[in-house]
Formats: sequence, C-alpha cells, structure tokens
Amino acid sequence: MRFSQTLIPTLREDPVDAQVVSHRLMLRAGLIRPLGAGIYTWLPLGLRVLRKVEAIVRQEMDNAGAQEVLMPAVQPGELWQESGRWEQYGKELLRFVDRHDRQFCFGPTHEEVISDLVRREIRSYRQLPANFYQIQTKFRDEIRPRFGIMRGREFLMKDAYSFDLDWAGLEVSYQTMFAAYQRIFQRCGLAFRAVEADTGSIGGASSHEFHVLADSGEDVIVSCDQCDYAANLEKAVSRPAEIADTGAVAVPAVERVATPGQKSIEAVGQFLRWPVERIVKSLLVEAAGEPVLLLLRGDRELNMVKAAAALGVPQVTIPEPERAAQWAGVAMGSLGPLGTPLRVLADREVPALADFVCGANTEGWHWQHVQWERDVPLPALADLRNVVAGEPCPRCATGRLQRHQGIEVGHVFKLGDKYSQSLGVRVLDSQGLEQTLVMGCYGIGVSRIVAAAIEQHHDQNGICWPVALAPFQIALLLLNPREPGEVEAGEALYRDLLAAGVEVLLDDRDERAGVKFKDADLLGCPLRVVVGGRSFKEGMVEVQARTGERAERVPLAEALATLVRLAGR
RNA sequence: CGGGGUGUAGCGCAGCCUGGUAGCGCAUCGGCUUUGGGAGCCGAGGGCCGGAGGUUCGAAUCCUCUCACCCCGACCA
Repeated sequence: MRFSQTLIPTLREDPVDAQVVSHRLMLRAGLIRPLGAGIYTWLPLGLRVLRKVEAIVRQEMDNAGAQEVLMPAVQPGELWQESGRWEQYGKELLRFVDRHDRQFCFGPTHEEVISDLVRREIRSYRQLPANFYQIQTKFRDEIRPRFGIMRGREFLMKDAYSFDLDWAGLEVSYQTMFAAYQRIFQRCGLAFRAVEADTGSIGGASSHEFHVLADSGEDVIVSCDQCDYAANLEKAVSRPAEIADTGAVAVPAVERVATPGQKSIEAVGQFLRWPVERIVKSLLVEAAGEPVLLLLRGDRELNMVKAAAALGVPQVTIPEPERAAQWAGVAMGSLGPLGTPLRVLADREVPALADFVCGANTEGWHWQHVQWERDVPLPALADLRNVVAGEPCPRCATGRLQRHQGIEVGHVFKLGDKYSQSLGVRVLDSQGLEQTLVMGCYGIGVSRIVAAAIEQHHDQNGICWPVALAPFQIALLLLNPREPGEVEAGEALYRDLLAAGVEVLLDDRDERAGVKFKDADLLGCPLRVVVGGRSFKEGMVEVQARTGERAERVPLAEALATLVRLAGR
C-alpha cells in the first residue's frame, strides 16, 4: 500500500482528551477517529489491524468446530421480554421504537437471537453438539465510556454459543473453546492470563476470563506465584489465617469514647491512636430490600460479589443515606455491632481481633477495648473481602498471591439452561423425550484486543506491533522521492515484496526523511527498510526491527531474499 | 446518575475578568531554498467563537437555558 494514497492522518501532538497509551497512539497513528462518546471510525490502517485479529479469531473458531453466522444487530424487544432481560438489563441496553411503535434494541449480546434460531431449526439430539459464532458490532450504552477503543460503547465482538444435550457435553464444548482462546491470544502475541471468574447470580456454572496483562488495565486479577491458581478480584480467595483464641486474652474493660467529627476509619484510628487493622469497619448494605450490617477489618476492602453470595441474594447495594439512617437509627460513619438490631455478618477474619474499636451507633462516639462474646456476640461469618497481595494461596501449600492489572479480552461461560429454559430450546433425545439444551457462551473483544496489544507493545516513539497484528510487516521508506535512481530501486523492491506475499507500506510521500522516520516509529511495523541516501550510494538498503537497537545494511541485490525471510514468508 | 472541567480554524491553544466585530503555533495551499530523525523564508486560504434566548448602540466576552465532550466518583459513609 502506498502511504501517499492512503488516509493515515498521523498527529504530531498528543490529543488532549486521550488518557491512556493505546487511545493516544491509536489517534496519533491515524488508526481511528472519534465520532461521538465511545464510538469510532476505523481508518484504513486501524482496520487492517482489526481484520488481522478477526482473521485469527475466525480461523481458530473454525478449527474448533464452530460455525460462523451473522445475526442481526437490531433485535425485537419481544424476544428480550421472553427471556426476561428486557426488564433486567437496565440502561446499558439501547432501546428504540420503529415507525409502528414496536420496541427494538441494538444488540449488546445475542443469547436471545441464537436461542430463537436453535429452537426453530434444531429438533434432534443428532444435530448436537452445535456451536455458532459471529463477529459482530455490539452496542452497550456504558455509563461512562472511556479509554478510546478499550471501553467504547460500540465495539466489535466475537461471540459464540454452544448447545449440548447435557452438562457433560457442555464440559467438552467449554474445554474446546478454552483451548481455542489460549491459541488465539498466543497467536496475537499477547501476554495473558486465564482466571476464574465470578458467575454472578446464575450459580452452579463456571466461568473464566482472559486478561491481557497491562498496568493500565481496569481489572484486578489475582494469581499464585507457585501453582496455576488465578482468579479475578471478585472471585479470588485466600487461605484463611488461623484464628487466635480470643477468650484467653486479657482485655481492658470496654469503654465508650467520644470521636467528634471523625468520619473515616483512618481519622478514627489517628484520633484514638489505634491501628486501622484493629478497628472494625461496619458497612450497611441493602440485600434484597433488607438491611445487613457487614463487619470488616478497618484496612480491608468489601467485596460486594462475595457479600451477595454469602447472603444468598443476586446483589447487594449501598443504600441511600436517608434510608440507611432510617434503618440504623444513626448516620453512617458511627455504625457498629454492639446493640444493633440489624442482621450482622462478619468477615471470617474479624473474630481474630481480640481487642478492637467499633462505632457506637451514636454520632461522634466509638467503643474501644471491645471483645467478642464478652461485649458482643460473635456474628455469622463469611469471606467478604478482597484478597491482598502476599496472602497464602487457597490451592497450594506454599504459594503466595499476587495482584496484577489486566484488560479483559475474553470470557467463557457455562450458561446452563438460563436461556434455553426461558426461551424453550429443546430437542428430542435418543429416547424420544424432550430435553432442554445446555448452553455455553464465549466472547472475545476483537476491537479491544487491538487496544490491549498497544498497551502491551509500545515505547516512547509509538506502537511496536506484534508481528501477527501489524498492519504491514514492512514499512519501506523511500527516502528521497525526487531521486530517480532511488525511486526505481525502491519501487522495484516494493513490487517484488508484494509479489512475494509480504505486506508492505511504501512511504512514497514527498516528505523529509525525519518525518518518515517519525511516522514509521509511530505506526510501529515490525521492520523498517530504508532505500536512499548514504547507504544507497553504496548499493545498500537499511533494515531495522522496530524494537531493534540499530539498522543492518543489506546489499540491494540481497534485499528481497533477506526481507522475505525476516518477514516470515 | 452525582460532582468538577472544557467548548474559539483540521489539531493544540490565547483572547473573556475590564464588551467595540478574532489571534498564535502546528497542519493545509502557492513560490523559492533545503533534504538521514517532525526544515527555513515569503505569501495565501480557512472560524455565523457549540446552540438558543436575553442585556446592550454594540456580545467570543455579561446573564439564563440547552447540547456535546473530558475528568473524578458511584463499596471505605
């Protein structure tokens, strides 16, 4: 492709609105342009990269036995009412009506559509197992789209749906997809990690997320430094520490102390000169409309997913301040377990505190030297908090947990009969009995992979594409397009490389050398080849890897063979 | 959704406080010179100052409303 005839609007300056590296570089390198909040046009170069990812995904899906289809982006609301998600899905679902006032949505996912297809077309167990996938534009009306392509509202996604007669069949389908995902991310040249993920309210089923490791990732993942245990923060657990025998310790008498104006755990700790880990943090949450007081060590973070699971409700939320005050009889900030009428649930770590501080359920007052059982009954226990780095691994004897930042690029999920039940996806089994199918779903953020790859592969000068995703293998710089000899040699090399099947971007623009070098670095093709100037006078071309230290000189006559070899063709 | 910020030429910004009809750098176009890491000089084009309403002789500037975009938060009370 010729640079001079392609829209590659590189930017010299950093766009002020772009916060993360991938967003900045995608704009600067002319891969994308914004149209609105969280929606982007893919320009020629960016589209080439997107297509590379798509091709890898498609190949591996096909190899894994999945069948490609393309479902409508616009879906009837009726179908979503049938599955019950029309009410559940909330504002992320972009809804609209057609001219007949019928309700529609722009598909954020396609469980309903594929289920509808399968219930109409698949009648017999002999047609199973089946796995259908598509690569489609989705729209999710995110509360706050940000970070460019990383978290846009409109994005390109591969989604696959497997259908099996039973759970054993689903297990096979799931493992097949899991393996295909590992190959996909390996081929994309990404450092990634598969982690156990929370399954939310569906229950029973298992789920894994695939994260590209990057400091800018929005998600926290936890992994063991010894074994292969890895989970996302919502799901991750640590091995519980031994609980001390709290009854044996001599604790001073419990005492009510004034803590005027001390609102946070840190402030109370400093004011009373107690370490935060010996203050019990009391959090009022709403679980299925009921108030529950959750107790955590002062230095720990509440994990709301774990809390919901422990309470057996779909989710817990933080109540409105007025409502909370009504329930607790006191403003939040002074809550505590002593004498509370509320249901109390404590993190399993909390009983280890033999002598602690907690709120006194009166504004501006706390208790100190509280002891379990002596002063307050020990409440029900559960794992309620996020793990922290350095804790012991729940799976192996010696491992310690580490925390990393990750970008979620893939998610595999055993759905079970959640949709097949509500939508009536059934076939006849070998006995002639009707069976509800067991489903799995498998997503990959195709466009997000492009951004994630840049997060992982860049330097001060621009993108450093992994070979498999690069828009071109070679950036061929025609240093002086007014020098007929150089042009002739460069054009010939360009033609020969194309003929050999190598993807080349020929920078034939009438620009100064410096501009071409800067743009080549920004665009990040794996190899940069210079034809012209000093080396050309000696019959040489220069070859430099994007991530290499210095250029190598190759005789013009050998350039083609060398480049074909280096480009891996 | 709550809070904060910004909207002026393709991009980055100044001008606004203290009203007088718009400017700088880069980019673009023409010319000359230059030519190995984002060139120099000369010249040119391009903006109903996000939109609507109001105040005023006069509004980019003051007031009201509105829209868009960005940031922070939406578990630590």
